[in-house]
Amino acid sequence: MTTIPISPSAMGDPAGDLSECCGPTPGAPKLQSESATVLATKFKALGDANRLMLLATIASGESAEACVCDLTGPLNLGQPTVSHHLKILVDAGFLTREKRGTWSYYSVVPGALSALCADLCSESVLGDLMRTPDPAERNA
Amino acid sequence: MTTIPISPSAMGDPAGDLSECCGPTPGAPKLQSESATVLATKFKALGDANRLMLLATIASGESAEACVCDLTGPLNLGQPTVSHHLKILVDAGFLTREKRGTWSYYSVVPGALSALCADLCSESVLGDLMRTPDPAERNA
DNA sequence: CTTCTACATTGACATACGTCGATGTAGTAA
DNA sequence: TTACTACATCGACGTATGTCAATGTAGAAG
Repeated sequence: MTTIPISPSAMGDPAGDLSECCGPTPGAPKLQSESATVLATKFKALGDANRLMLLATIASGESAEACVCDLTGPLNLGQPTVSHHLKILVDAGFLTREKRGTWSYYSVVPGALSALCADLCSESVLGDLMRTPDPAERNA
Repeated sequence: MTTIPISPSAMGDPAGDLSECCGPTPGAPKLQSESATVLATKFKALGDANRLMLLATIASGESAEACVCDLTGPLNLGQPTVSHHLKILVDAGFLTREKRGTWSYYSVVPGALSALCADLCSESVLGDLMRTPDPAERNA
């Protein structure tokens, strides 16, 4: 690796007066990269229109469960593709799989999405993004 | 295109007794693909650890704004990469850009994330996934 | 046993994504 | 003007992602 980060606070600026760009100097990111990776994985699982429709379709059932053959038709996707997306949603914690006989029934994990929102609210500084229901509050 | 969807309800099953797989028959997905695409775009913008840390870093400033040179150092990313991620976050509606002099100051859009969660709650059937105690008292 | 069904997994492909170096574009300062 | 700074954009590269045809696996029915 020959990547040398720019490191603005370590550049020997010839004149100390014009380097006023960085004022408060946030420094190291408050959100640890480990937590960010976990969060990003969940968001990435939701970052596909077909997966969102899979979630919606499964949740639309009265028992909030569906097998694969229920999902290939409405989404107009092949069976391997649906299985792939379902696996991603299961790995992300949004769905659970239960085999009954020959069929695999997928059901939604009740608090998964709200927990994700709660994580977004509580994850250190990102919580500041969540308050202020209307954009007319923070004058400070 | 030679893709022929399996169409479970249209398969001529030789015996009508073992095709009990599809019970409630969710049918067409309740979440329209248009809304799903918009939602997926926003989730996709959040589906990267570096972009989440960019959001957190910007929000950590007392004025909730930062210029690019503030962000290349802490995230250990090149300046073009940071600009690219910031553009994605701006396009998704999570950040705004304001040019003051030579610098571009990025600030968070106050209600963007909570609006995304609200969309998740209200988007047709996906709201059933959210009915857990905490974060929103969304009355009808 | 064999055969069928429902689903998972594999392999392959095209596309999208993340990253960086190089270059372009404003703005500031002399 | 020239020179420098902060940032955006372009081009390229490697990798990840979405999709499907083909194949594998496990249960049910005969």
